[in-house]
Amino acid sequence: MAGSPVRRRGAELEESLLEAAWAELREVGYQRLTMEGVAARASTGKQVLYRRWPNRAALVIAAVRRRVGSVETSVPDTGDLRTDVIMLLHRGFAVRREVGLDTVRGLLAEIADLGPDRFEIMGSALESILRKAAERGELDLNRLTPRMIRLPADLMRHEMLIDDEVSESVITEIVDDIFLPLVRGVSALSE
Amino acid sequence: MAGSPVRRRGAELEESLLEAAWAELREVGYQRLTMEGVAARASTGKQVLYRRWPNRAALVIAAVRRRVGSVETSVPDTGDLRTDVIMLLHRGFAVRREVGLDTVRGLLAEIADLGPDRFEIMGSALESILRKAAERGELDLNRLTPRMIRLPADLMRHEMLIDDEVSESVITEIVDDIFLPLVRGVSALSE
Amino acid sequence: MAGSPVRRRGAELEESLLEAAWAELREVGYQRLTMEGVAARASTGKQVLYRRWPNRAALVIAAVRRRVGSVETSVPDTGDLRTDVIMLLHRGFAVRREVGLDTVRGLLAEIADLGPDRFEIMGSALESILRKAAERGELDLNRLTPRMIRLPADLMRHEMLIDDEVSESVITEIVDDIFLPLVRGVSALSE
Amino acid sequence: MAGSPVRRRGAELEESLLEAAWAELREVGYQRLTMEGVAARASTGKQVLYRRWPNRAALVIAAVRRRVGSVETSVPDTGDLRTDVIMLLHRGFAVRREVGLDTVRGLLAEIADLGPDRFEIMGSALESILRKAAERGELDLNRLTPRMIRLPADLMRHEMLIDDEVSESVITEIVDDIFLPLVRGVSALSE
DNA sequence: CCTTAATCGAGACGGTACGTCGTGTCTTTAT
DNA sequence: ATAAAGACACGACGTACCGTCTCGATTAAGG
Repeated sequence: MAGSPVRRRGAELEESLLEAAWAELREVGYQRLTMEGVAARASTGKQVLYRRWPNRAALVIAAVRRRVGSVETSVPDTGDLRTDVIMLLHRGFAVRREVGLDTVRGLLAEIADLGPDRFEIMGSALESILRKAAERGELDLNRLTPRMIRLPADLMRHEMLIDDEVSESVITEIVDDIFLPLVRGVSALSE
Repeated sequence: MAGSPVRRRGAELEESLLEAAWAELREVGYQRLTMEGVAARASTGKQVLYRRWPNRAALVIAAVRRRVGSVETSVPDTGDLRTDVIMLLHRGFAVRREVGLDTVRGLLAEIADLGPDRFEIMGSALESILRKAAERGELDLNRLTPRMIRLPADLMRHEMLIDDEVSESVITEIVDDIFLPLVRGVSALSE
Repeated sequence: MAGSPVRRRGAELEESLLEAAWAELREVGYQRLTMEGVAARASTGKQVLYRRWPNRAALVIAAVRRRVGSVETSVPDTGDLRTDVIMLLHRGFAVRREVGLDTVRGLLAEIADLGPDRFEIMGSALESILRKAAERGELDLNRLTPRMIRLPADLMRHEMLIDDEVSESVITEIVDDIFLPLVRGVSALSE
Repeated sequence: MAGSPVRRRGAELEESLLEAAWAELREVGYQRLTMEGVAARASTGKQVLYRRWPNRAALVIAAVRRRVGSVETSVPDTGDLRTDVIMLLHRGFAVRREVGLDTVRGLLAEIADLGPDRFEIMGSALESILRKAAERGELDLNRLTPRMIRLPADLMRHEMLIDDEVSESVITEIVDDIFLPLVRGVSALSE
């Protein structure tokens, strides 16, 4: 009888693989996710995985990207600097929370170079947020160094690597106690 | 000749084990350090390791602690806030560099909770530095929130987790472009 | 307080050790009996065992001997050849049963040479049984070769190595269908 | 050249494994044969062994069977009872000698139930030898009990378990002093 | 429409490391 | 001096995954 309920191929198969990888990630966590486990869950062979991704980390990154890739697109633009930054940090944490701390740390440990781009998403988003604020006259962009600009991103990233949970108040502290006072202080100095 | 026919025990043996672990760490890195490798290098059995440390991470932490434990003791106290903070960050990086980025990341990934204390060394050192600066009248400690106080520590830690190398200029940026302007801005506001 | 309920020594201690060994034998069988297990049960150190017996087999033999040593002494002498032989075989099996098949096989496997004496107990007992029968005129001992004399012993030993249980009927078969017909046949030939 | 870069599989690999096991048996004996040793000699992993045989004993049995399986086939049929039985016992010992005493004892100790069949090879061979002798009129099979029929097998097996060497004379004693006198005595009784 | 090449599902393979158990020796502490 | 306790060097256990490789079955595409 039947036996094979249709053999999957190409994109359809790839979907299943990434879905299986994601499910494993959820169930056993990154540390105990294995290629064999993913293959078994997707009821296929390991070769099918290795044909697409050279190792565990690459597979997991692909699985993560598929799952959260669509979230991060837009840059907040509410017309208010504070609100924009807070929203951005919120979104950053939403992604990190979805992915899970152990996965982030595992990938960080395993692939040495997660790609500068990967880390600079929040950084460049901040840049455009600040540029718009400068256009609105909220601050003087020329007085801010790159490090000042990406300060909220760096602090947020730090929090997300150290703690599993990043509370509401942490975000407002970063913005209200650190970032805005600094930016305003620097702007105020010239006046 | 003696030397090897003598069966080592207790503290003497433990020294050898940690030394072997440290040597492995240097040679093959954290990811490829194995209990078997360490045992072999110390020319003993795995049981001797497992009797003392339940897993790779615990062993490595012990090896690291033995190696860098003595470095971190004193808190800089030069009479100048800026110098003190810069020295502190330098020392922090000296430790991280000695340990190696892959080890730090590996431990971070493997033990979830590296202990709040472990992370708070720089934080509490900063606190005493700032207290002394306040006593000298360089700033008003009451206007600084805990997050402001540990800001250099957080940023430094962030850098040390992201990049293998933390250049001189990164440290001065953190201090001169971020921390001091913020602290002075906050103090200035009241005057 | 107390702590140590009197430290045992010499013969008293040895008793405890052999008792512990025997208990282990009963509980886990020969294959899974370990020096550590025996030492732990006797709540002493392994050295105490090794000081007395060089290995597991020697210890077990001692434990077995202590337990069954007293059984095997007397040679049956009822005045009837058939009854004597049957009683002898019964006693032989009583010992084997007490010791257990796995222990016998284990010792056989482990010490290669269990000592010819060990095997010859039944053989020499048979010899004296037959001598007495010859004196009574039941048979002519001169017509029997050594192998004929120890035939019941060999067959019984064979059974006891092959099967855990040796039934009543097996013993009577050996005696009534094999041994006695042979002996009488040989004796009858001359008449 | 070539040779090793080819990855062996299935039957071909199994051959190598059993050959390696047999070689180990020859070199170090049963007691010191290890799964690791066999795997190393066959230059493969332990898993490959465990995939086929659950333990040492099963592996060794397979190795032994492969080596001696072809020997034992034919039942002697020379037309003379005495010659047939002697030949059978010789063949039995040839197998035991090939296998080695420590292996036989080791297996006996380790697997409790070596299979009744395994022991009954000689027994059933004897049966057919005697049947043919009866057909020739050399004896009356109806007067022989099963135990009488397998008597030479039992005695031979006994010898082979007790002594490493079974001399020529032992075999002739079994046949000429025990078995034939018994059989002829029993047959003669009726005449 | 049927061959042909690619890929799938499955799992064996050679290999490394795991964490545990037991051996027989050695050392320490306390009778 | 020896008991009790347990550490030590060593070897093997049986398991888990790694990344590669083979195998037959099944598609999809091209002649």
